[in-house]
Amino acid sequence: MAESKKNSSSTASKKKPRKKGAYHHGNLRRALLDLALATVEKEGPGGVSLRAVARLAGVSPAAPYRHFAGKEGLLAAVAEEGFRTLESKMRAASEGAEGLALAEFRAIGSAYVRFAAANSSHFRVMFGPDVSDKSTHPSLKAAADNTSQIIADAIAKCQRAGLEGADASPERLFVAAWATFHGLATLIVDGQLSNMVHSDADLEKIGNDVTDVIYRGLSFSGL
Amino acid sequence: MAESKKNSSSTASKKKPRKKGAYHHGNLRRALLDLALATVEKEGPGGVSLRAVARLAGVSPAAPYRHFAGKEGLLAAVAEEGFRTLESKMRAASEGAEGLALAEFRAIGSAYVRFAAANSSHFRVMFGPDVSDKSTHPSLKAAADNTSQIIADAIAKCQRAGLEGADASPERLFVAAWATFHGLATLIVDGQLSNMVHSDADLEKIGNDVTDVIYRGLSFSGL
DNA sequence: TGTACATCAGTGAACGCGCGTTCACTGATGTAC
DNA sequence: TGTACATCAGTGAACGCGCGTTCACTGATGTAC
Repeated sequence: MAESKKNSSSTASKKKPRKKGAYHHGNLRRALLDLALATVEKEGPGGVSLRAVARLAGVSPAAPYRHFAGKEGLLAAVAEEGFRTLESKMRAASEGAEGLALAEFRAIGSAYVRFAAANSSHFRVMFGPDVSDKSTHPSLKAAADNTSQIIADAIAKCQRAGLEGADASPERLFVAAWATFHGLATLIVDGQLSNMVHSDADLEKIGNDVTDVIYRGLSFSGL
Repeated sequence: MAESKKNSSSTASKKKPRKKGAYHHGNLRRALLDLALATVEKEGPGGVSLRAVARLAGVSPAAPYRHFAGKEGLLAAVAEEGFRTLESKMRAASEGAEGLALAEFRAIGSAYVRFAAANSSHFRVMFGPDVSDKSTHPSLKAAADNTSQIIADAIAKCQRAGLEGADASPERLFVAAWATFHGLATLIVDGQLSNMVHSDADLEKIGNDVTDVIYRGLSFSGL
């Protein structure tokens, strides 16, 4: 459930090795993103302050303004990064299903839930109220739209595969599916299942259970 | 989707009519709760400040301390009120189903989603990160537990009614069901379905769709 | 290879602000006699 | 019915704090010649 730290210093030193304590940080942008995520993990998205993040990075309060348009810019960048990661995970999962519509759908849902569990800080910023007005951040909006399009596409594919029925509009199926994935993800991220999920295996199992229910619900509901 | 204001002044004047501009407010506690809810509606739970709420109530910054143990106490009270309301709505819905296990389950899910849409501010505080540590607020914890117990009971009843199967534990069904209800509720409250839900009728329809999917998914999944 | 210089990423002090909470206090209320 | 008094719900000033953002600045970097 913890946010991984894969990006922080390795990426920084890959391009240009720099001395410690140098005037220039080397990769302040990435460091600020990582520290923001760490703060979200500890205190929630509301606990993020630009000054505190700068302090943690060992940098003056004004330094972040070289990389982000203020506090909301930082959070928007975190959210955007999250959407991009989620998108690529879902695409990968979808491709692993070898073109079978329902299997694809299942894989996508499972990836969504796994992403939330493994990147809970990203997830909370992505869907939290702190960058709610996505229209002020066009590239964030685009990333979010791309992501939800994947689910919509998977549903449409199921329908094309001959599973559609009388009163089933793609939108309504989309909502049903998304609500389920998102609901489970939210419960996990908020720790409300902590008494039921103790290991990654438990997580996988619950994810599969829930995906199965919605999967069968869709298959049998006359679609 | 707006929070109702049924409580504010009518309740205040019911017990004891008081002059306007009186030194004593009359029902400051209720007024503070309502103003907190109004603030949540406008700016989200993070936007609530004790001073601002007091200001809106026309009262000094210290006055709220007569009624709540600080800011978190106010938010905890809001959350608790929400859980109590939700609980009673779900009970009422459940009783309307005349004892039929699956119908009861369906009614409860629908009530959950309708509550979220009609009381979005309560909902956001109830499940937001601002009063996350429920253990410091025992009566809040109790109210929350009572509420989720209703869903668990409904599931258990479905199982007793002969719908259980090989590998279906009550916990896992509970999670699947709750995730779905909660997911839809969350999407609605966060306004992420605003392009699909334009009226109460739409809302009702989507709620039923989703409940149907999970309902059939549970019935047919070999339980 | 050496040097002048433009560019860039940082500094650190300062601004005004609203916040949560505390304190000693005072005005209103209602009850006991 | 009238009055003394305890209780309660407010006041308003003050505290220390951390915040987001701005500003003129300076040290490091890398490129053109």
